[in-house]
Amino acid sequence: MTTIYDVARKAEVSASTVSRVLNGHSSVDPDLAARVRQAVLDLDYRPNAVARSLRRQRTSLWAVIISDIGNPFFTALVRGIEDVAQEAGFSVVLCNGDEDPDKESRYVTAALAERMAGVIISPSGRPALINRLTEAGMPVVAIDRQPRGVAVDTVLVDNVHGAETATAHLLDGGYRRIACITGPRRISTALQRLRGYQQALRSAGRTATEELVRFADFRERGGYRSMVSLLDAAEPPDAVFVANNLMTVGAVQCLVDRGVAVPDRCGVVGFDDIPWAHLVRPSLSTVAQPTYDLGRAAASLLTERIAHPAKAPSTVTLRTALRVRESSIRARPEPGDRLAGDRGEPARVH
Amino acid sequence: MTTIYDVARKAEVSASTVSRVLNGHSSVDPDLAARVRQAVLDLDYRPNAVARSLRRQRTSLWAVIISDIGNPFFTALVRGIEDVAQEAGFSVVLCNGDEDPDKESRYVTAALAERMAGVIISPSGRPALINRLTEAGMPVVAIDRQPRGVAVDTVLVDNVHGAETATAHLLDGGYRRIACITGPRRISTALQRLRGYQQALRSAGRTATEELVRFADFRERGGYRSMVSLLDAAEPPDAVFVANNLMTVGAVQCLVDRGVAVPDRCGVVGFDDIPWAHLVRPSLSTVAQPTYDLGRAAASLLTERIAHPAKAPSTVTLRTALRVRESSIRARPEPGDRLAGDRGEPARVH
DNA sequence: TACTCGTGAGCAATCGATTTCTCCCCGTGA
DNA sequence: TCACGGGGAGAAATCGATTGCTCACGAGTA
Repeated sequence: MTTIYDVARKAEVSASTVSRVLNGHSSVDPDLAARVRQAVLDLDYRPNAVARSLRRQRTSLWAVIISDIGNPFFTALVRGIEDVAQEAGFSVVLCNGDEDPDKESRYVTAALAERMAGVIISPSGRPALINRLTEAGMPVVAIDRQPRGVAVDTVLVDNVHGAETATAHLLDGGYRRIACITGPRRISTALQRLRGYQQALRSAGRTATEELVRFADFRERGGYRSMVSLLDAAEPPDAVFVANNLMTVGAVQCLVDRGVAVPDRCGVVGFDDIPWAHLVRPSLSTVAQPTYDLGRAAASLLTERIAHPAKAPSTVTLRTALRVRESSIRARPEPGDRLAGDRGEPARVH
Repeated sequence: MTTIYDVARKAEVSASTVSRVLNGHSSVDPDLAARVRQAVLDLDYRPNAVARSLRRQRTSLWAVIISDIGNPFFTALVRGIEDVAQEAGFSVVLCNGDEDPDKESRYVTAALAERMAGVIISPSGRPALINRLTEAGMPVVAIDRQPRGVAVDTVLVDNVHGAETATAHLLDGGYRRIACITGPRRISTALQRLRGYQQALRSAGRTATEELVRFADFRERGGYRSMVSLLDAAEPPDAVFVANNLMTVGAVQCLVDRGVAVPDRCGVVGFDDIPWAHLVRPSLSTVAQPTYDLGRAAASLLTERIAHPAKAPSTVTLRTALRVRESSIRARPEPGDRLAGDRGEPARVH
């Protein structure tokens, strides 16, 4: 590996001069600069980022610790993050926390040990992790999930409102016994989406009963099992609001396996779009999130935080959009099910 | 940030001793060692990985540069890689090349500059990139795609055989005018899958005509456009073999939009499974790849390469499996289309 | 002419951990 | 008793880039 000293020798200058030419922090005689640049080309010299980081006490890498690399929602975020990072001169490395606090913790440790420039994380629960980062002075942005008890820049969507809209849409469609499959209690999005569901029921003058709520793991399998348990209950639901994309896939698979017709015998609305939602039959109604913009927003907050470490943390909340497709629109609503006051007007497909 | 000197001061020993206690390369008096360990705990000391890397001239990070983070195939690989890496004491950072040679090149540069321990890459074309890595002495494993003109450890699937099987299956099902949508010419998998398709046609005594072949971009949009172009041709195909998962989604979407019934008017087999293939209607027949094992194999090769840099490079090839679902099985084969000798026996679903 | 100031270049310190070198001490064998 | 060997600890060199400090030189000013 060629070092800055090799370049200095070849250009017949000192290493300091080479450094100054490459970083442009100070003016250098044009002749010397030209010689240095030529030597850099001749030797194909590339500065050792490790040595540079040690001396500068900072790196140009961001760690993005996402909860589940198998979930398209998180991979979509990354695009937005990358685009902003690149403009700001940072490289993004992705770490797969895998909804596993231990794995997540290992990557936090690595980000600290490698003295990365900043961390964007969708925390899978433990506030202690975020604290470890902030206490070490690491610039941090939380994305998708609100860390409890820690003041830190955060990018979220309006989960309560999104869930409320989805549930209200099912109510509008004439569904009467609407269940909710949500995520682990320790994760803010799971609770907020549950809350939105409950609020919609209450606004419609209905009680939100616990029998119709399931807490699962935000994975396909959890959605499947919860749906099994709902169908096996004494009074099965006639619709279900599922609080994330992978669980929606699991729930729908269960309905298919059990021969329960969607949307006629059971309506479905999911949270988070899935790719190819349009190819699935029946196509899935979902609460779509502005994933790319979420990523961009988080990256912008991080650049701000790095530039101004003492600034007060802020929270950015973006809006969701209900995408009505086939899974929540009954071809022939069952009239006996209707209550007075229900209009049952068809939701617009957009 | 606490350093090794803080620990040394607190434990009243030299920094060398602290280092020896933490790394265990040399024996240390048990009393001193205990004092050091206590000081490490008290101060919550974590070694600076940057300084360590500089001194040791190696890091414990692997860069995994994948072609498209939006493609579930690549994210599935990562799981396998991570599991092996962790056992071997490495952390994996993921870089999204995004099928963009410039982006890919930037990440290669970063991996070199950061002196990472090794690189696993699915190269999107330019052999020069791989050369830059190997010439710098960086341990490299290519995954999924065969780099041209470079001797490097490689993990592949039997693309030719997989494509041949898929095409033969369509022929068996009575399809007669089978098209192929493949990827960019610069990518080995695109060419190999095309070759498999052509071989199957020839084995069946048919000629592989160029009119029925399209080269696209391995993305959904490319699949859609190619399908449009095939349907608009003078003699449209009655089946199509699509050489990757995202393009299959695009092609099927096009067929849906055009009202072409799958599988009756057009059979479809894709390469690469997609998640939720079972939920898509009609469900998609695919050539499935052992993604997790591909990842594990690549990671194993990389650990070997790091341990023995001079070893001759090897290539591991894993087998694909045809998963027959609905999109390639005609309910009522059109009898007029049949040729003598066709048995048309139903393929087994597994 | 003498002094000041600014520019530009090199020397050397620095970042924090690892590792080689050196030295001391103690035990053992001649 | 003395020489030798080995274990263990600290001092110092090292990794490669950056940067504060110093110095030389030339231009400008009194």
